[in-house]
Formats: sequence, C-alpha cells, structure tokens
Amino acid sequence: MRRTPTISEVAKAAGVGRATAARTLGGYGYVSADARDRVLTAAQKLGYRPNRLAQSVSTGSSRTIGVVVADVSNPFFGDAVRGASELATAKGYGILLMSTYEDVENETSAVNLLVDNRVDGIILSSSIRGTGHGDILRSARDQSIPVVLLDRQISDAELDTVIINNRESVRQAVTSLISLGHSRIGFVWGPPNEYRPRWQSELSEAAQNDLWTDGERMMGYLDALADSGVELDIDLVSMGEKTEHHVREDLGRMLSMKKRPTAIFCTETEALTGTLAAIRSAGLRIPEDVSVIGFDDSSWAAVYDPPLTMIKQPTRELGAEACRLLLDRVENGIGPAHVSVLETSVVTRESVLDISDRNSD
Amino acid sequence: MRRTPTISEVAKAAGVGRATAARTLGGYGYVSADARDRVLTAAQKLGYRPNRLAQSVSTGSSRTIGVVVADVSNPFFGDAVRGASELATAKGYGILLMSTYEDVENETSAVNLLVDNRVDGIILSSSIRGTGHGDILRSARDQSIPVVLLDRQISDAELDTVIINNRESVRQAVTSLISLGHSRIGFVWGPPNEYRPRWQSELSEAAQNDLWTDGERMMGYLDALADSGVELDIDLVSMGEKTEHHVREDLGRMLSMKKRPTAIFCTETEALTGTLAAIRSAGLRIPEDVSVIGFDDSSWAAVYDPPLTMIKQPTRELGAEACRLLLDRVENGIGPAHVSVLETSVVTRESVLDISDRNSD
DNA sequence: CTGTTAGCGCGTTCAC
DNA sequence: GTGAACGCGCTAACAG
Repeated sequence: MRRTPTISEVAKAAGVGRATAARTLGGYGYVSADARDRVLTAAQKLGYRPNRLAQSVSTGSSRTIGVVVADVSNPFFGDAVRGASELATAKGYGILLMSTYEDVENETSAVNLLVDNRVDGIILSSSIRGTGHGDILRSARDQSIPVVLLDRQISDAELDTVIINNRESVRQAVTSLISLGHSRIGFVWGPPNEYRPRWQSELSEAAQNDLWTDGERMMGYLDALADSGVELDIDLVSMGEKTEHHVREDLGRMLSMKKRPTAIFCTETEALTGTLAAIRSAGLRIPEDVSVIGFDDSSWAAVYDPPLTMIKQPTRELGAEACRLLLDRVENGIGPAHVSVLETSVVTRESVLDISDRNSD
Repeated sequence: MRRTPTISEVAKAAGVGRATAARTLGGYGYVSADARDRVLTAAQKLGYRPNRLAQSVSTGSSRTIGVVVADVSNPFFGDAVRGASELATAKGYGILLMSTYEDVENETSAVNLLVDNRVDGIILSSSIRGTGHGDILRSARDQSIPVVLLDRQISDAELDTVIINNRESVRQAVTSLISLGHSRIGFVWGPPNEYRPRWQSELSEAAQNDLWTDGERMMGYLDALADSGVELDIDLVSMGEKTEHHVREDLGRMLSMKKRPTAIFCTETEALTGTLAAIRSAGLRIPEDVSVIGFDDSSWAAVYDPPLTMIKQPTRELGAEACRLLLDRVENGIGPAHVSVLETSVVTRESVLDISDRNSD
C-alpha cells in the first residue's frame, strides 16, 4: 500500500524544488503562477495532504485545543463542548476531548495527555473542589499552556474562567416562590454527605467551603430565605449522595412530613427527575399539591405534563465564551485573568402555583 | 518564559547521551539502573514531558483516533462518543472530535482535518444518504486510514460498521401494538420532504432509498402492518421536515381526524417531544386516548406522567464497539469488513393501553 | 549497555 | 522567483 505522499514527492512530480512546493502549498512567500499551477495539479493528482503533526513540531503550534469535562454524555457538557467546538472549528482548530468522570486521577492524566500532544490551550471543567490544582495543572504550567476554567471556579488559581451567576439566579427563583406564598421550600441537592450539617450556620459554612456550583446555588437558596425572613428548616434540604435514587428516598421523607413542603427547587437534572418520580409515587399533583422549579432547561421540560418552570443557562454560549477567551489568550498572549459571568433566565411555565391566598391563617 | 525541555536537555542534565535518555523515557532497549535513575530524576526536575507530535511524525502513528458525529450535544451521540472515548482512553489513545451538523461540507472538512492530523483511524457517523461517499472518504482512503461507520450504514463501501437492528425492533414494537388491538397507528417520522410518497408502493420505495436509520425504522413499521394484515393509511405517517414544530402540526392534523390513531410510534426524541406536546394541546390523555411508544430511552421517559414505554438502544456500547473494531483494524491490519448489529430492548412502562376488548364491533 | 547518526515531514532563512 | 540546507523533537539502527 502506497505511503502517503510528502511535499518533496509533490515537488519532484511538479519538477520544482521542495521549497517552492512548500511555499505554494503553505500559501506564503513568492512563487510564479506557472510553478504554482504545476505544484497544485501535482498535489491534486497524488492526493497530497499536509501533515499537521510535522507542521506542528516545526512551527511549535498544533492548532489544536484540549477540552476536558466530567462527562460528554451529560447534555450540559455536550452542549458546552458543542459551543467550544463550533468556534474552534471555524478558526481551524481541532478539538482533543477527554472526560474525567469526576475522578482526580483521570483528570491528571487527561491534562497530561493534552500537554504531551502540545495543544495550544486547554478548556477545563475541573472536578477538584477548593484548592489543590497545582498538581493537576503543573504540566500545563510548565509548558506554559493557557488554561480556561469552565463552569467550575477555582479559588486560588489566576486563570481565565467562565461561569454563570449561580447564586443570584437561585436567589431570584426562590424569592419568587416566596412571593407566591411558599415558605416551606424543599431544596435538592444540598451539600454532599461528608458535611452533614445540622444547623443553619453549619449549612452555610458547608456551602461556602463547597466552591462548586452546588455550593453557590445553595447559598442563593439561603440568601432568599434570609432576605424574606423565612426560617430555614434544615430537614427540607436533601443531603448525601447525588443520585436520582437517593433523591427519591429523601423526597419521599419530605413529602410525608406533617407540614410537607409546598414547593421544591432542584439544582440539576437528576435532582429533578428524582423529584418528579417521588412526587408521582406519593400520589401528589404538580402544581396543585407541590410546585416545582428545575435548573438547566431541557427539551422535555417544555412537554412535561404540566410543562415545567425552569432556570435556563446559556450552556452552549458557556463553551463558546471559554473558547473565545482561550483563543484570545493563545493568539494575543498574556494579561490579567478574566472571569466571565454569564446570565441565566427563568422560563416560566406551569409547574408553579400561586398560593398566597391560602395563607390567610 | 522557559521553553519546554527536550529530551536532549534531559540527557545533558543527566550526563548521558540522547539515546540513553530516549531509551529510558521511552521504555525500550537496555539501560543501566544507574543511568535510568539519573535520567528519571533529571526529567522530573526539569518537568520534562514527551512531545507526542514529534513521536508521531517519527513513528508514523499518532495514537489518536478521530470521531465525527452529527452533533455532540445530541445525547445519542454524546453517549456514543463516551463509549468510544472510554475505550480509547484506556488504551492510551486520544480522541479528536468533530461535528458535522448534518452538513456534507462540514463532514468533508472534518474528515480532512482528521486525515491531516494523521489520526490512526476514524469513527464516522455520516450524514450522507445512499451512495457518494467516495469524495468524503477519499483522503482517508488515500492515506489508508481505517474507517468504522457508526449508526449509519453506507451501502457501497466495504467498511466496518456498527448499527442496531432498527427494522426488526420497530417491527416487533408495532406488532405488539397491533396485538393489543391497535390498528390505526401513527408513525413519526416518515421519509423526508423530497419524496412525498402518496401510495404504499412509493412509501416503501422511499424508505428503501433512504438507507438511513429512519428508512429502516419505517420499513419495520410497514413490515408489521403487512405481517398482521393491517391496511396502511398513508395519512398516519408524518412526513416533511424533521423538527419538533413540524411534528406538532402534523400530529394536530392526525389527532383531529374523524378516525384518529389510537397509538403513535415515534422514531426519535424530537419526534417524541413533538408528539407529547401535540397530544397535550389536543386535550387527549395517555394512554387512555392515545398510546405512545418512543425510541431511544432517556432518563426523563421513566419519570414522565405517565412513564413512557420506550425502545432502548445500547448507545454507549455502540460507540465502544465501533472503537473496538477500529482499534482492532488499526493494530491487526486488514481483513474482510465486519458489521456488528447490536440488539435493542423494549422497556415497558405505562404509556400503552390494551384496547383489544374495544374492537368488539 | 551506550553514544553517534540518520531519518520522519515540514517551515524557513539565505544566498543564487 | 527559486533551491539548498538547517532545525524542530524524537525514534531507531548501528557500531562500539
């Protein structure tokens, strides 16, 4: 099987020197129209394709960016990757994709693989909480490869970051619930297992330690309650494992309380599906018995029965903005770290009921 | 800013020749324990990272595979990519990802980019129907880069392919509907706009020309009707643009027929969401008024009200199998094209009603 | 066991 | 305008 033709073979076939062939194929320098034609047709005939790897090792730029997310099959990340990919492709960059499945070792080797492939930059949605990114990003830093953080912020690092206004968006949504007469509002998901807070102060501390999106959203919930002077009932926040199964259990408990919540706020898709299942199996109706607000609008929310009111985030734009920041950094070098905060919006549908007239006691 | 250290710098720092450093770092050939240690610590101290690009141009293998799908943000492809990615990562391969958005030009440039990057192989979910892949796959063929087709079969090419048993799975599902007393069964989506068949023969021909999954599924539908001697009503198959919006219109028409369908079969997620919306806005109930079966089980189908009966396909495994075939081809060379047909299963829930006792007329 | 040397495909300078 | 020649970082014979 014939090996792939090189630029020198094209040159020979065209009867010119390598450099001339390289110039016309690379589109730089001077070359006569005659020579250009001969090279082009020769290249065409031989099925010549430039070797980007060789180009990269020669020029030092691979025109490839690395993207590492928790899980491509998660629609949120899928959409973010799409946003980044569209922009990258338009500018002639390739995308090397890695998933971590929230595992630190996976994340480390993902970053290392990208570095070894000499990507021009990395978009990273890290699964590390709090500090301690030094180790993971070390190889990238050593090779001075720019990194943009996506969706998950890191406190210490001076890195470009793209996030949404998690805290504020939840605060607004929960506040609107309160203004509609709801005061017992369930919150799924609260902080992870290990914290197990028992009082407001502990809860708030747990949320703040948790620099993740979840922590931010929880803070928004607490903000809203505090703003409106509604007392927190810690039994109304679901804690522990973040699985649909666990939510169903937790919610089963909540919904069978003597004073059960009149509304539930869900911070993620799985939290929402678990909640819906629990409500249904408790024989309750939405919104007559329980109001529901979810996060991250998905296609099915609009056709659910009843259609679900959701907080919608500009997921694709999140990825696009990350890519924009990254390419800017790649092409225009250094400067102070920039953090983009994108806005969410609430899509009002029919899963929230106004019960303010029921509170005439 | 210090440039990234090369293998010769490591060698010098360790006081050995390049080759020795290369041998220990590359893990091949003989090298004394002493030298090995010195090289390793030197590499460690300098933060050395191998340049895979240089390795690739030298060895001719990039240990990277290309994946091109219609759209990463589509959960189906997201999951398939995950399956492929997991396996590739485990074997030390990187993944270059491209989306086509069902556009032929995009597909061509995607494949070309991958070829130019000298990927070791390509997993392709092509948006081309029928024949005419010659142009798109030409560069890959010229460079003799193996290609595995994913989810969408191509007739002429002798390529490894991974698909599901579309036709048979639909046949079975529709047959079960018939055995429960349904005879007027709506089908979404039928063949695309340009065909506009008006009779059974034309419809069947259109489906067969359409070598895509949709065509196969439509054939399964026709099979089931024929098997059971149920007459086809062509007004019960939705045609034209494959958008949720269009489905709603089409279904609005169907549901207001004098003899409206008692069941609807949906071949894709968007077809399903459109159908659900139409049913709801017609004021009909599932399954009392209309039964529904969807394709490609998603998390929300289980918590819908009522829970939806779905045909489930092994999406992730689809990607994994494609990757398996590809890596086998990459590592063990040639052989006859292999096509893997994966099995679907039906997840029975509560959206289908037995109406066989209603047919006592 | 180790160092020298010749490629791999391509970009690019520098005389002609 | 054009070609010869060197370098990019690395692999892999090949002698020693």
